[in-house]
Amino acid sequence: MLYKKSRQRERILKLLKSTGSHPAADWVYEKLKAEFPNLSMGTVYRNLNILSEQGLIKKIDFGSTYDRFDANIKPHYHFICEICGAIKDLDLPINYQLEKKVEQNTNMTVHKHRIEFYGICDKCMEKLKKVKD
Amino acid sequence: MLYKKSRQRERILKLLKSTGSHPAADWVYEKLKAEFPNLSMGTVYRNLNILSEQGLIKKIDFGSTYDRFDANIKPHYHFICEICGAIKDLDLPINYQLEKKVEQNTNMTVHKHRIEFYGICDKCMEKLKKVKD
DNA sequence: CTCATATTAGGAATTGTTCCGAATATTATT
DNA sequence: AATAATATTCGGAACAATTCCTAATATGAG
Repeated sequence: MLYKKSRQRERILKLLKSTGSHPAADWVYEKLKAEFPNLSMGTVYRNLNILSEQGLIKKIDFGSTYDRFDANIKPHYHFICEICGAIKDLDLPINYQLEKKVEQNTNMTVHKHRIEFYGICDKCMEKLKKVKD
Repeated sequence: MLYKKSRQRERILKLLKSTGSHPAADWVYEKLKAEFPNLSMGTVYRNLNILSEQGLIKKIDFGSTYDRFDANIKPHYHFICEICGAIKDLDLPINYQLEKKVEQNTNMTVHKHRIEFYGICDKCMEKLKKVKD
């Protein structure tokens, strides 16, 4: 898809660059409503996604849109397959040193952390190899 | 709140323990519909949240329900305040070693990873201290 | 200037989740 | 075993974030 420029998209990008607050779509909408009285949420969402696709901004997308539940309640990290969406538990040791590092570098108190690795799982990799043949 | 036991909740827990697939509510509903013909999604959600509150399962909650957008496109980790919800960029170095470790321990190909630290930000900590006085 | 097409506003539709109310199940007490 | 108190259930309505649809408008290339 070829993108033409649009005033709305340019303003959204500029606005995002001016803040470090990781806003949601709705904040962007509120901020620009005065400037574009007819602005619609559809426009905001579409442009945020386009900017993100262009690599000009990052969407902190929480992966899937629905909550996932896990009966494994001991702390562990996750691997998420970018193709099939499977979530696997990893048994890497939990690195509590990281939390200390953050506390040393900032004024924050850290209670916990989570790590997710993204990539391609073994099954999907197999399938990809077969396709190439 | 005092919990009474319920057949539905017990089955949901047992089902979750039997799988490592981190299912969503909807999968649980499908699996148990045959056994409880009148099962409703409300029941599934309520019980998943109760079990999670009881610490019997974990909800992989993606924090907030809406997407957040960030114009800082160079790789970085996040700190999320559990009280005010603020998201702050950290400037810890990115630890690519972690990705290698996962690849060594599994059959997965890793493309990227993300880390989020949860805790209390400096501003909220100040407020808490004032309340104690 | 013209044409092809990307973008817009506005609202409807979708999706994941929660909420509500009346009926039922569970538990403690008699 | 009967009673009372209250947690739980179903079913559907409500909700909130996001996407989709359509006709009108803006943009850019030739």
